[in-house]
Amino acid sequence: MIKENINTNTLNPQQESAVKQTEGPVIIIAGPGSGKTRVITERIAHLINKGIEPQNILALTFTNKAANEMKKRVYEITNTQAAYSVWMGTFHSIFAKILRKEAHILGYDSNFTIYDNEDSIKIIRRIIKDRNLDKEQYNPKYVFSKISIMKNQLIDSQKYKQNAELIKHDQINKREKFVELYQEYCESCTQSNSMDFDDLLINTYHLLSKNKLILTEYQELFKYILIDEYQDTNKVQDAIIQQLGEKYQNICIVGDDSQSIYSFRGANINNIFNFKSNYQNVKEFKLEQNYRSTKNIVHAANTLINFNKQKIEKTIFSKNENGDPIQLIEYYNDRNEGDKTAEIIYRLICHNPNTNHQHAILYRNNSQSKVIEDGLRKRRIKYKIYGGLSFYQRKEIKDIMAYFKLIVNPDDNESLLRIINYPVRGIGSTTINKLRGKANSEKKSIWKILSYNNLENIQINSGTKNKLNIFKEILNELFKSQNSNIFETAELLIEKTGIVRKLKDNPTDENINRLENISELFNSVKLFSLKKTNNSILDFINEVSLDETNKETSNKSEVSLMTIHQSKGLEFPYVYIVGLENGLFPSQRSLKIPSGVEEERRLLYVAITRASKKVTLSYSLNRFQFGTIQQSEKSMFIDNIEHCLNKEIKNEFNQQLYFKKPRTNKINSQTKINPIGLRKVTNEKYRDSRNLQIGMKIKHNIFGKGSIQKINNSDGNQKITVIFEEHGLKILLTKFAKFEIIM
DNA sequence: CGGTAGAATATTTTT
DNA sequence: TATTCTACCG
Repeated sequence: MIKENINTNTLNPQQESAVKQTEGPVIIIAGPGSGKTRVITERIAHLINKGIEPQNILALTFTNKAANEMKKRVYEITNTQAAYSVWMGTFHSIFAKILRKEAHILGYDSNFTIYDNEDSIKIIRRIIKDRNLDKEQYNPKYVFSKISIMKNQLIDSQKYKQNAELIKHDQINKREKFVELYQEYCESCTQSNSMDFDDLLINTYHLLSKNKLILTEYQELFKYILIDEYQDTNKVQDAIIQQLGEKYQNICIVGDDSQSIYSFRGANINNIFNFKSNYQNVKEFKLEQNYRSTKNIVHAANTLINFNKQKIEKTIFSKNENGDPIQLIEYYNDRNEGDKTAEIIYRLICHNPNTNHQHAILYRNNSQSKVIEDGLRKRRIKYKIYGGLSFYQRKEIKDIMAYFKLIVNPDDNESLLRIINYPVRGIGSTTINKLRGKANSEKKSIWKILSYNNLENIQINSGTKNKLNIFKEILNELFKSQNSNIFETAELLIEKTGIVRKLKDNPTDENINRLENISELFNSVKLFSLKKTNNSILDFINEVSLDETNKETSNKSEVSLMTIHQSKGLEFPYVYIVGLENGLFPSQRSLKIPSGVEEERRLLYVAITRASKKVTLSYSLNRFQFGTIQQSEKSMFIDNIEHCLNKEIKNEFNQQLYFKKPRTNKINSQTKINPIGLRKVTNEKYRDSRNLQIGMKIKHNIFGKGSIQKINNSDGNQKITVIFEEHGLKILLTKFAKFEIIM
């Protein structure tokens, strides 16, 4: 991966005036490869050099990674440590910081938990299940994304109820309960003293709109505001910027409407279109020179994007050489496509060893990577896949993080439910539902029910109460240690819960992998604990919840594989865009949404403009998808740029590839089945009521006839050792085994 | 309560 | 195909 690289040391006239125009509202339309990052960092540096206090500057970015890189660059330009005092980060991380400080005003405790999407969907799934609603009409993922979109448009459940159009729409679609789910979900979050990602935005909005004093305080603090990637902001984000910038109007937005590709998560391209009419005396700057790509690439990109009706007029141009034309290749099927793409790269790498990193293969869907990987692996080409599950989204990591979250905020029901029976301690769904019911009816958190009520008014048998008490004791010990060093707390956690021990006891490949991940987590906890300041558990959770900085950039030379969304902001000499087929790119779903195709076209625009030297496009006539082979036709976008292309057809039927079974790179991921008699023992007391005696003859439903040799009641779970006539010696748990006494 | 088999389902993704 | 969820049985 090569970072944006500007050829000249001086700014061009447009760039320079964009940097120098520090006062008043400014819009910078920055085409691909136009030196956008440079302009932003120079601008911040310029403000600091002019004497503006760094802490009076707010700079919002799309990712934390971008923020960190920019901080470093500003530091390098200004050469003063003060550069790090600039408020630079994502909307979410900056606002979380503010909300922790002001939480009490909104009725939260400052130790509130931040829920990620997985948490949110789990909560919604539970609500839907409690209400016994039809899964067809109420798909948890769908409900969540709709709630998210509503929140981002500042439509809360009350406003939703009053909106006749929305209600009518739900009735037509038989989703009239949606608004209730919406409300219950929000209540559930507040009840848990938790915010989801959207809440971080809307709560900031409410904080500022309901409190004049606070609004003024932050308006005074953030005298200069700068926002990157404005085309991908949503309505709340736009509204907050208006609130904060109202007084001084020193708002500088940077973006490119042609690169708006996140509408599916609420981004509103109109924010950038309407900026000029929302403010007075807006100074507009267009960065139209592309320093990155060849003339041919820029021309193709321009040709393509001109098919979109909705856009800000601009002429992107390049002064670089013409370069190669855009290559288009037709393949017989997706396996051929993957294989031959790898072949093309292989040939180039043979000529120029260690240039893997100059190549990137971009696709629409993650699932497309598999066939490409096969082709690369076959030729032993080193590659790296971006995306997939991030470290902190792994189950075992989230489980441990749930303990941490609970230590800081015991009211966090979601985290409690996640680990109340992890590791398995015999607390099942019946008990959990009883606790949840009680918590709901008393409007208290589950932890409060567990700790204050002492389980007196709940119908739970004494065995289960014991188990709950064990759980309570573990947590209470962890609470006591919460002010000590986070690493010590982590060690205590492992010791008390036995998480690691249980994994070690059952060392399947999967569990070994989990143990490795846990030890990696412990490494970062250890490192974190060595920090001098801000090294509390809450700080750690904060960093993990909002920071995906764990995407290691290796210095090995590897071919990059990623979705186009992930390629945003990156640059590579050679870019291969695969799977240009209708229904895949543009996606099936986009065809049904108005303006959906325009967004897909912008997506291809982003993909093409990642390349500096050469773009290779390809499509397949047949594609293996969802377990079947489907015929496909070339993408409509290919027609858009017809005359920019150099076409090639490689669609011969390659039998060898066609019939080859796809390789899976998973090693024995199935969990091993425990042989009968070695089942894990729960600590609930159980004894067969039939008064078993040594020497009794029994008949088992599977093993047949046998006689009892030994009876063991020692750990509460009655076990019997039996010699069967046909099957030999077995140890059975009488709780589970099906048998009758015959003598 | 816990594990397993078999059914259901299937963009893009950062926070 | 691959993953995730549910229902069932010991």
